[in-house]
Amino acid sequence: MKTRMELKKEEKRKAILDVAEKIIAEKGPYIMTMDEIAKEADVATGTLYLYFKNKNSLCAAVNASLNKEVNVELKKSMDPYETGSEKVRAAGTGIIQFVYKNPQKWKAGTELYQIKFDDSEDPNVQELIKEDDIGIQMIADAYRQAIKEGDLREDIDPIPTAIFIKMALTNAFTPTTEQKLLLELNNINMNQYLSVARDLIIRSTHKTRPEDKSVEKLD
Amino acid sequence: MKTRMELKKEEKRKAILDVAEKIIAEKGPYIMTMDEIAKEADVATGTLYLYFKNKNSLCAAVNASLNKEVNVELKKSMDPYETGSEKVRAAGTGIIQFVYKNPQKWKAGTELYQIKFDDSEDPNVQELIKEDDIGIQMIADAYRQAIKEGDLREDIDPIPTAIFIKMALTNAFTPTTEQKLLLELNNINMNQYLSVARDLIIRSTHKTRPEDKSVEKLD
Amino acid sequence: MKTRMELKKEEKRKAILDVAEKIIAEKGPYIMTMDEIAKEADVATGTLYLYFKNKNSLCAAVNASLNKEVNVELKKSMDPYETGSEKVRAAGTGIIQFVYKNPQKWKAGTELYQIKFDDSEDPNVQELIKEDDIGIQMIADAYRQAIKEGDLREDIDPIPTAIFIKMALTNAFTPTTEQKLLLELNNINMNQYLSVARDLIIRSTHKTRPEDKSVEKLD
Amino acid sequence: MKTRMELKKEEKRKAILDVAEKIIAEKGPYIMTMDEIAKEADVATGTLYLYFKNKNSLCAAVNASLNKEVNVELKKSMDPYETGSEKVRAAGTGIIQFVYKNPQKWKAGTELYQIKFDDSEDPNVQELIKEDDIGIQMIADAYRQAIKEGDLREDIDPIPTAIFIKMALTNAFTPTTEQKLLLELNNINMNQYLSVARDLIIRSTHKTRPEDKSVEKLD
DNA sequence: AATGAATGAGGATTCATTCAT
DNA sequence: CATGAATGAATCCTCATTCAT
Repeated sequence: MKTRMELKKEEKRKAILDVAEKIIAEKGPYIMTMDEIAKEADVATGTLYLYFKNKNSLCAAVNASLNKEVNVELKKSMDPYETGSEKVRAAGTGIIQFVYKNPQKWKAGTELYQIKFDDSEDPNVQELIKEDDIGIQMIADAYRQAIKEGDLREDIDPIPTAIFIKMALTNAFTPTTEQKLLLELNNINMNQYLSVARDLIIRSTHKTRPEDKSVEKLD
Repeated sequence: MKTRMELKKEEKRKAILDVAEKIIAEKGPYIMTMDEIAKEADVATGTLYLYFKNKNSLCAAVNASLNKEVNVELKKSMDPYETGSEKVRAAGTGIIQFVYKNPQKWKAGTELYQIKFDDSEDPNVQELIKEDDIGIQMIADAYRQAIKEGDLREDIDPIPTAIFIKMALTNAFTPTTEQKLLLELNNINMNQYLSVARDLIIRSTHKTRPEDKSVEKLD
Repeated sequence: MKTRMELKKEEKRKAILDVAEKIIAEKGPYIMTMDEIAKEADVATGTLYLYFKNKNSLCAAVNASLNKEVNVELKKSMDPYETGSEKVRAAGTGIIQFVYKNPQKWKAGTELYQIKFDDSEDPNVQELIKEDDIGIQMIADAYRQAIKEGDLREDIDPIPTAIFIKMALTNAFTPTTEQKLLLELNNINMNQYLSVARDLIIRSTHKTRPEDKSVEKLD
Repeated sequence: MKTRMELKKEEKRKAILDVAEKIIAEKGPYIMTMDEIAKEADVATGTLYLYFKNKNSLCAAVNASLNKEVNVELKKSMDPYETGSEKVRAAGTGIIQFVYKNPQKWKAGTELYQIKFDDSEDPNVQELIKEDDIGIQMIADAYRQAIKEGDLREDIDPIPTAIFIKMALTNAFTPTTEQKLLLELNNINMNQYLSVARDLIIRSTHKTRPEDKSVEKLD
């Protein structure tokens, strides 16, 4: 059991991460400054360095935390189902729901794609990779099961498919400024675009055309 | 007709863009410095500002130029074909070929997603958007034709589909550090991943399962 | 007699000075750039350096030219009068009229007080001093005559008085931003201020109280 | 009560201002660089920006501080006197004394006239205006009292008169390079000039000719 | 553990001046 | 004479990180 002290530490760390996540979502990790985080988190600048060895590591921690939350949601969505096919669909739905419930978190997640996490000694980077892999494995497992159950094409390679699909979802749900301009230019609203994207992603792995009704309407 | 002077200016502008593109591909636009560009392009720092009003605009120009090159390749790939379905396939193949022939350019393109091009007065930003849209329209046109010819599902919305597909291709072909680590972790090599990605993208819009043979082998 | 060529040179020099004067009046000599002058004067940057050896010298030339114009006006105002006292008054009136007719020139003149003209080798600096002195001597002569004629206090030292009065006029007629704010803060309009200033300046040298009517109303 | 830390901060701020004031007096605010201030004040460049948001604001702070010091001296000079007329005279004497005791400060004050303090949000600019107004009000009050007591012409408008007189004093006591050259050219030494200037200023507002003895000899 | 003042290298941008054409 | 592209030193300001208290 953790001492009160340790709990407090944990809480402060969490508070810092929350603030950083918010700022990253707002303006991206490059523009975010350490002073800004400190001020909003109501701690001294130096304190940040008691919890994170540098800015890059802090960003890795934010990213890891986001991945963990997505994984929890993913698990919650998939667990109730039995068949692989259902689990696959539930995975997509789970992520979509996560995006809709936590747009800021999702935005932060994509903004963080800019950062190179190459310090493989850093525990936060390791944590990030670990969580990332957990999510991928959950999806890949569902694919494997679905293939075995004959509901998905046999030639699907579970891991790279999971990686690609997760990436596609991630990027579909937080379009870049450029993409937004293109959509505007062509008079397409965001929901229309997202609906198309979801559809395409689902189709890409399924054997038969999915019933559109099986995925709930976006807001 | 252009004077010798103007030609020379054009060349120098191109030289600067080439250097910038290379550096962006290597380390991303944020880490790239103006002094670095100047030194590698063998001009004075101030000279850069004769050709580009600021760093952001220079990046927009690099991006616009990349888009233009992709569009040229895209057109070259699609033009020989008659049917929409063939054109759609050719579009994918064209982009894939571009990526394989110009990995640096492709890398630069994805790194540039980090930058916010929000100065809509900037001619380079306008050019960027314009080229972006040209590419999207080419692909969307192919979709429209294929739908009319009955080779693609009728419920496909050409523009958002084109936007999504282009994004998916872009991101598939330049995986983030994180994605690379995940692939490594799971003993999957890059070509395997790319092949899967291409496959999924193609499937997402097609009515029937495409013959795998119809797409030439990667590298 | 000057050749056509020389005339043209003279004209171009004048054109450059006019542009510089305008810009100096608008934003001061420090903010004015050589490129700006060249562009507005419709010549190449390098051309400026055919006429003026550097920016400082160009500013000196503008200043000299302004002084010369003031001197012409001063002479025109004073010449018609016979007595020293009248000439003194006419000097003040002359300057005031110059200010009202050429606010831009006057503004430029005060902005130029910021610059240190310490290159005594520079012909334009020499010209500037010369013209400055001509003006001072005209006013000082009038003081001398007025004293001799018993209309001004005998203890007035003509040269320093002339210098001081000219400075006081100069500064009174182009208040600094700070002074303007103070006037605003105290609900005093500019004309009211200028009227007071003129009054004080006149009183400072006169034996008897001047009739206010003797100086024409400010617009 | 202020903590030790706050006191120290106050001192460092003062130290920076002192250095800046000295450099401004020596070469003017435009030529002064932030790095120069930092080096002479023995702090890092970045430290300057902990105390002042930018160079313009730092200059405003120097100016405000100078105004405050002048006001203190002004008050000390005027307070001992009872009548308005005496106070008016004391104001002039006070300023003159300030100039003689603090030539560097005075010089800095006039050099700062070059700068446009137009950021009215800046607290230092606000402070500057406030102090400026305090000084003007002190002098204007003395004028009002003197008029009421019948010692000054009734038609004197206190505020604009105070503004003009303060300006005239300021400029008289820090002649421009140009004025110095003119004085030299005419073999007039600085003290002679200043004495004349002071005399003229006093005369400009007084009903009767002032006894020359009433103002103490300069240095 | 916590603070927050201090650091200083580094980056974008400007602009007077030059010089090849 | 005229051009205007090119120069590059100089300047302001930022911000991740450190360290004395």
